[in-house]
Amino acid sequence: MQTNIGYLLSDSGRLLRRTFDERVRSLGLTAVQARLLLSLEKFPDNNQAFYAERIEVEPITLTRIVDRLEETGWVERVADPADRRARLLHLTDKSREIVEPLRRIVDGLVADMAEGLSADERDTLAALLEKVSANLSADRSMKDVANG
Amino acid sequence: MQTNIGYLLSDSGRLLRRTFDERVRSLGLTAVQARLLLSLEKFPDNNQAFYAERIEVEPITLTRIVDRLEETGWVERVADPADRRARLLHLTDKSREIVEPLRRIVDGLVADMAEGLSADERDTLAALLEKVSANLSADRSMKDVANG
DNA sequence: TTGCAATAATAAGCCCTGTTATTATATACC
DNA sequence: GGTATATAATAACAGGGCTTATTATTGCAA
Repeated sequence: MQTNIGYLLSDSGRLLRRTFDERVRSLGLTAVQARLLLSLEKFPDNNQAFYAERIEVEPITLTRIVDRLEETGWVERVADPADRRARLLHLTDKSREIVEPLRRIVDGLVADMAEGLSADERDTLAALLEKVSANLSADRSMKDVANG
Repeated sequence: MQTNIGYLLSDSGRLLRRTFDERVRSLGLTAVQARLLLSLEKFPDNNQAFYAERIEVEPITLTRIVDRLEETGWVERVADPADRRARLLHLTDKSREIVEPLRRIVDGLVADMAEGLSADERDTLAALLEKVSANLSADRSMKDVANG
């Protein structure tokens, strides 16, 4: 087959990410910044390590994302009264206003990508992707065991 | 639904890319470097603009990828006799040896990700992903029209 | 033939990401 | 109480990506 399943998944995933990136850019955000803000709204008042885990980046990466968001007033770091090592993250008034438009972008994107697919087809796609994810995750955790 | 189709596609795509990256790293290559070498072998003797298009990065990005690959002797730039602006890219003896292992990695990865899926399920997944890709591509080209 | 738009490659500047290492603090165990 | 281990955040360094702008060169068109 010309376009195999691996390239297809890789390409459609990239296409989705790129489209998301373009759309949130209209709000002045990058993709990962948008993901962090959504996560901040859904699970408020946690430390940076928590959000790094949520949005699946390394802690150091999150540090720099937060650096930039703090500079431009989208989030604030607050000392954790219970752990002097940690900083809790908070939305600001500025960013609280943007969460709603952000969610509309997410919903719109999912609607657009799945246009023309029946409910059954969506379910099938979801199930197959879950299976693929499980296969790939299994590989990775096997490797973790081998290394540690 | 908890895990919607957008997150699933995004996650499985990222997982696939990350796994690919880890496996080719065993050959001393990054993911995008590996993709370029495979492309170089399949469509030899073209200029940088051509390969940028093939692996879907901007020309400036390809420039720097080639910078690093040239430094470590994986590719070489050759002046194009027909166009003094352009440089053609060539595999080297060193990189020609690695194309075969690289292809085995690609095949192995696709096999692993699709493990446990029947032939029918693979076809279904491919068809649905093609549909999703088409939807997303349509959105992007619409935007291009609007902007240009 | 001149003059201008398109093309090939690259530079500068920014953001995202990871690996490895460091500092400060917390916690668990002896 | 004191030591060892783990955790939170960050720094340094490197690869990769994009947007915008610049320099050569090409090719078409007046």
